[in-house]
Amino acid sequence: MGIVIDFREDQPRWQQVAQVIRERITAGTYRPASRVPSENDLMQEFGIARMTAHKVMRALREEGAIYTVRGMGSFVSPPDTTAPSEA
Amino acid sequence: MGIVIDFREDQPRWQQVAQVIRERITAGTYRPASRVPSENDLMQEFGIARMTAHKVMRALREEGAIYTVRGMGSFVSPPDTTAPSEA
DNA sequence: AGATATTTGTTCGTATGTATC
DNA sequence: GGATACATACGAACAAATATC
Repeated sequence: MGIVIDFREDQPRWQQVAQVIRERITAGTYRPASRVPSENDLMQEFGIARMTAHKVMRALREEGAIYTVRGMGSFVSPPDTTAPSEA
Repeated sequence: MGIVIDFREDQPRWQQVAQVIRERITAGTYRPASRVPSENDLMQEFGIARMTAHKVMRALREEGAIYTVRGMGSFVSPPDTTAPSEA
């Protein structure tokens, strides 16, 4: 149960976990509109406290990677439609 | 968002913030049994760290100005009923 | 309708480490 | 060495929204 991450000491845990989630979104492991792990999930998988997990999600939310609905969970944000990528 | 206090250097920040809160209680800005700003509020309003905000509240609590309930917040203490003010 | 479980939001309590004065 | 101040991190408790039974 849970990766046993040996956290580096030169960077906060919440940043390291956020980076892992970020990469999973980029890699497509977590797809748009699908749910990402709950704070409880992160606690178990990474062996961190809930407030630390909360901080991870807040960071990802503030950078627009996910959106959150209380009582439901967090979800991968849809692709950016404001950018002129598809003409 | 937040007063921009230019903290004096001759006195600890936590004491200066405590004094501000103290004065607001005296002035009636914060009334008995009503909630005073959370530690998070103080962080934002005064631009201080949470541990510093915590120190502020602890000082006010120890002098009886407020009481605290974990998970709820801190509240202005009721008027002192032990003193023989109203006969 | 009611109870329960899950999930996020928010609050305080505490400890540790680092840096500065 | 002690006091101040910051960030990090864990724990605990209360609250609200959602979903399910």
